[in-house]
Formats: sequence, C-alpha cells, structure tokens
Amino acid sequence: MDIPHQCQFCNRQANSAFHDLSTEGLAEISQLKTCVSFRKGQVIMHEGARPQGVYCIHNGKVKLYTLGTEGKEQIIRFVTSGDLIGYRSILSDEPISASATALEDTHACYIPKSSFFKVIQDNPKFSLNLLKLSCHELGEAGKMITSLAQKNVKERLAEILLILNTTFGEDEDGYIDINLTREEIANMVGTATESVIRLISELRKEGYIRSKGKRIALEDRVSLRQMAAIYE
Amino acid sequence: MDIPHQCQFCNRQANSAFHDLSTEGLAEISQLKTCVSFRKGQVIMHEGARPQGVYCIHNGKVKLYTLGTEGKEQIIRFVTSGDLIGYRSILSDEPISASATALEDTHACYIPKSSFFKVIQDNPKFSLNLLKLSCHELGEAGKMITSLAQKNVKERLAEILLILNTTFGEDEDGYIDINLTREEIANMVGTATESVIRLISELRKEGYIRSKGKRIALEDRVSLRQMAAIYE
DNA sequence: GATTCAAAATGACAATTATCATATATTTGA
DNA sequence: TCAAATATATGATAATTGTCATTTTGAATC
Repeated sequence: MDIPHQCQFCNRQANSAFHDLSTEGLAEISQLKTCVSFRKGQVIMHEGARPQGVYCIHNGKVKLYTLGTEGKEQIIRFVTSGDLIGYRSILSDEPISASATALEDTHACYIPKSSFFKVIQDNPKFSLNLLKLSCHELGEAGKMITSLAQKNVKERLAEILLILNTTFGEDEDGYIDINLTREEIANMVGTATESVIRLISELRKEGYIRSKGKRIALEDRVSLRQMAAIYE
Repeated sequence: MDIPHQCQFCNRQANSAFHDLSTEGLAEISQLKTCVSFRKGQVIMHEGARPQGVYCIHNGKVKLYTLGTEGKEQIIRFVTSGDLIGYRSILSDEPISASATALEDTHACYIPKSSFFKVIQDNPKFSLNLLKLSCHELGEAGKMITSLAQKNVKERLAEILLILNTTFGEDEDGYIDINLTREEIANMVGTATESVIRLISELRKEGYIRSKGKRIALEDRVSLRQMAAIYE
C-alpha cells in the first residue's frame, strides 16, 4: 500500500479533519509529513508519553485504550482511515491519555508537532474542524459514560455490536469487518471475557446474531437497537 | 450578586477560556452578552435542544447530566465560575448532549451563537483555548469511562469524593463545599442510591471520612486515593 | 417550636456479574 | 498439514450490587 506523497491527491482527505483545507494548506502538510507503517499488534502510542506529532491514518484499524487497575485494557474507541491519533494530547498539552495499538497492518502519515501547530495557525478552518471534531467526540464520550453507568452488560454488548457494525461495515458474508477477540469486545463493554462469551451465545440462540469463530454478523438490528435502548 | 457589565473588569475571566483575549476582544463580548440568573433547581439547558448561545458561569454551581433509561440521571460533570455551558453542542452542530441544572442560585452571561462564532473567528487565541479545553475534557471523559468500566462501586465513590473535594473545596468546618443528595452522588458514581448510602456509612466507620447530614468531609485523603486506585 | 416532607439509614432478599476450573474449538506458525 | 498455542465455550460457585420495605433522621416552612 502506497500513500500518495502529496496530501492534495490523498483520497482519505475527504473524510478527515483536513477536508476543507486550501490547496496551499495541503501542499504545506505534504512537505512536512512523513509516511510510517505499523504491523498488526504494534503499539503506536503509549499512555503517559509525550507525543511529538500526530498520525493521520491512511488505512488500517487502530484501537485506543487506557490501562485500568491491574493492567486491564479499557477500549475507548477505534480509529480508522482519515482519523487522527495524538491530537488531543498535543493540544491540551497533557500526556497521552490512551494508548494506541494497530489491530491490523496500518499505514499512516506522521505530522510533527510544530508543523501541526503551524497548519492550525495558518488555517482557521482547520482549527475549527478540529474543534468540531473534539466536541463531537466529547458528546460520544458522554454517551459511553451513561451507557456504562446505567445499562446492564447485555444492553451494552448489543450497543457495542451495533457500533462496530456501523464503524467497520460488513464483509461479503455479512460479518462485521473487524477482527476482535472476545476479550477485546469485553474490554469495550467493560465486563469479563466470560460474560461476553456467554452473552454472545445467548444472542445467537435468540436469533439476534450469528457467529462463526471470532466473526459476528447481526441478524436482527431492530431488536438489537431496542435491547440496547437506543432510540435515536 | 452583580455581574460587571464589561468583561474587561470581570474577575472570572482569569480562569475562563477568555483568559488571554485582547482588551478589544473582551469589549466585543461585553457588547454582545446579556446577564441571566437561575434559581436553585432551575434547568438551564435541556438535553436534545438546540442552544442558541453559550452561558459563561459567573458564580454558582451547575450539574451536567444525561438521562439514561427510565429517566435516571447520569451526572457527567460539574460546571462552576468561569466555565462555559453549551459550547460543545454549538461547535459540533449537534443537539445538546447533556442537560444542565443549577445546584444553587447561579448568575451567568449569555453569549448568542452568532456572537460566539464571531469571537472565535476574530480571535485565533480564543479558538485555540477552546480547542485545548475540549481536548482536556476529552481526556477527563476517558478517565471516567475507564473508572466506570473497571472499578467497583466503593473505588468509584472514593474517587468521586476526591474529585468533589478538589472541584468545590471545603467550608470552614472542612466539609466539601457542595450540597448534593446521596441520590446525586449515586448518579455520578453510576450506582443505586442505597449503595452509596451504605458505602458512605462504611467509609465513615472505617475512619476515612466524617459526615453530618448531607455534608461530607474527607479525613484520610491518602488512603482514599489508594482505595480509588489513583496513582497520579 | 411543631409539623410536614424529603432524605438517609438499614435489613432482607434477589438479580447480576465475576471468578475459577475445565473442556472444546479455532488459529497460527513451523 | 499438524502440533502448539490461543481463544472460545460452559458449568459451578462466589462476590457484588440492586431492589423493595421500613425506620430514623434531618431540613424546611409556617
């Protein structure tokens, strides 16, 4: 997988925070960025570190997670094409709050801190886009907080499965197009791995989903939405 | 309580997002803002609504909360002097994600949407401050997610008590200077009211806190921090 | 200061979820 | 392709937390 050397010609631009940057702005980033690759399982950023730049994901899938007591992962969200990693930490001038690990081979562009700030200063529109982005994510985080606090494990699992389905889409057989272990799903839902396994079996027996090995496909989205108490 | 008519002379400015705005910028806001008051218990913003402006709190205390299944409140965070309400929704162009209710009589300045955007456009520094603010809050939200997902109720209660103590300070008798019911504390911790009551009694018997009616004072912060598994 | 209402406290019990043990299945890599 | 490693599945049991009922306390209002 090759990344275009010039951001102007990058097809990921359309759904990134860079989407309405001027041609000059994009050319500026092109000159400052470098291309990097990560193998599946490789750690991209470490919780607590001070990042020296941001990554713009070109392709691949990344999980963001914090480490709780006894080193248990809590997956906060996923990052994929066009998304940024590390901008929160750089902008708030705080250590990285969540580690990032590649879930599959991932290609990204690295933009050094100073260049990133330069683009922000020179392009008020980009700055506003980032602001919109972080505000949107704040809203999402609030929803996650309410779910964790008020829903039971089965409701949260149903919710997460729906989120995974919309975030990653489906493969040709209808399975959610992301390769996660039951443990990782548990680390999103905030529960024990065994509980997730049990409840996935339950959902399968009840006909809401089907599964084959690690792969899961949603069969009855309407009921899952009801179960998850999502009324949007 | 009177609010200065001119933001230039407002002593809340120092610890607000407006802190390094130019005198002209502040004068601009002064002209555009209006002063408003809310009585204890009054709803300032309703979840789902489309706000037409932001509030800058002058004095008073406000809770932000989402309504979960069966109308149960989940308190996301508190807002006090110098803090903004509604900016997230306006910037991400989404409905309000959390309702806001005054916990005591509160005075605030109301800045209409259009004026707010004008100030953002005219003052890149202010825009950057907002960006920093929202990124900081994103980090805090991530911590809250990990706590809810991985800590048990007692650990979360200890954590919340410590947060309340630093956010609101102490009165002359050492009690945390905020008037919350046990139900509201439960709505932060994400548990049943009875559980909070029981655990507060437990913490009292164990000598970590003392309490008199609704009021709570921390006696052994070091142990509470250990209990909450906060190692910062 | 008495009355009234709301909140806190406590007990008994039920439901949910976690933990540990072990069996089975699926990947992964040589 | 087979063996080894890892992940999934399931049962038994324990721990945690929630729910409902009732009593006690505290706060607010007249």
